[in-house]
Amino acid sequence: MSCEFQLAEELREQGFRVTPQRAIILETISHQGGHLSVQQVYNEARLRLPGLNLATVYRAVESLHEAGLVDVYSTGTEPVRFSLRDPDNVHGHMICRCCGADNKLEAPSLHVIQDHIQSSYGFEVDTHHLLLEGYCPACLEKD
Amino acid sequence: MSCEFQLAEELREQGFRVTPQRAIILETISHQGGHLSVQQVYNEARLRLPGLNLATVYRAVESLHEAGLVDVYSTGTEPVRFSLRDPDNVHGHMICRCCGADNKLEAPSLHVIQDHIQSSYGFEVDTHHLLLEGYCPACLEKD
DNA sequence: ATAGTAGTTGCAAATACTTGCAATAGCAAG
DNA sequence: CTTGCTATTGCAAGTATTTGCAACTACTAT
Repeated sequence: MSCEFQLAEELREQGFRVTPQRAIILETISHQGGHLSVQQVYNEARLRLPGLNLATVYRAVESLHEAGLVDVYSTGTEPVRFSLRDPDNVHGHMICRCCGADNKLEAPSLHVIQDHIQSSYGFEVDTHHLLLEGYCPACLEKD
Repeated sequence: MSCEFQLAEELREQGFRVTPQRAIILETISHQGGHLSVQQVYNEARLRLPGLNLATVYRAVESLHEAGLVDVYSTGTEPVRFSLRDPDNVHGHMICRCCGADNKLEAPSLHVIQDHIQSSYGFEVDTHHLLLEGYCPACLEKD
């Protein structure tokens, strides 16, 4: 049973249909690794499925995101990027508004935030998509 | 000395030029209040400055944001919205991924997060633009 | 007051993304 | 295996936002 098969099964269990488009998009994201843009996935996946439409990639990514298979993140200034969700490497991002640096936010910190918000408001923060903006140590020093 | 004059002065002190476009856009945001879209500001401001271009509104909002006069927030699914920064009402947003509800995140919680991140990473979270995504109590109950 | 130098603007074109709709095709039930 | 319901797709058009560039103008320093 391949890794892709498991992913497809997971998708089906979440109530989504497993179409060739979604399967190939999922495999592409899985094989490429890292944070991909819609265009990158589109270019790559279209080699194997020539009729593939860009709108389909956008919708597929949204579905995969809803199914919890893919993490999406957007800094607001750049095109949206996303990656296969890796349960062993949950992390957030701290983006410096000054230099644009993207620092990794480790899981323990995510849980501090999640726990605090949970106990204060009963709201469950999704730790798979946390993005904080502000100023990195280097830029703070430069002032 | 009017309120708008002070805002313009603040803009200049931040190293930005005070152009008629920026002044009118700032006044418009200030008078309208609430969370405005680029289109709303464009429509309103153009009444007073007919040649105004939409791209200029986008760039002006970005400048006003950099100058710390305007807060911007974007849920990723809707067009960007923004408002005049109000130092007496600093707050964040908790967006429910299920029902879309936008719950207010109070200042004390913002500081808990800011302090934690500051002491762990030396990164200074900008509390004026915090947006958390997750699931609200009502949707958690529905499961 | 005047001139010089960037920062800004308007325009038009490019990019990024979304949506409506008819045709297609997964999947569940028989 | 066949049928039917409905989610999903491709297409085309629409909306949202960004960018390059030449003309313009707010501010700085004379």
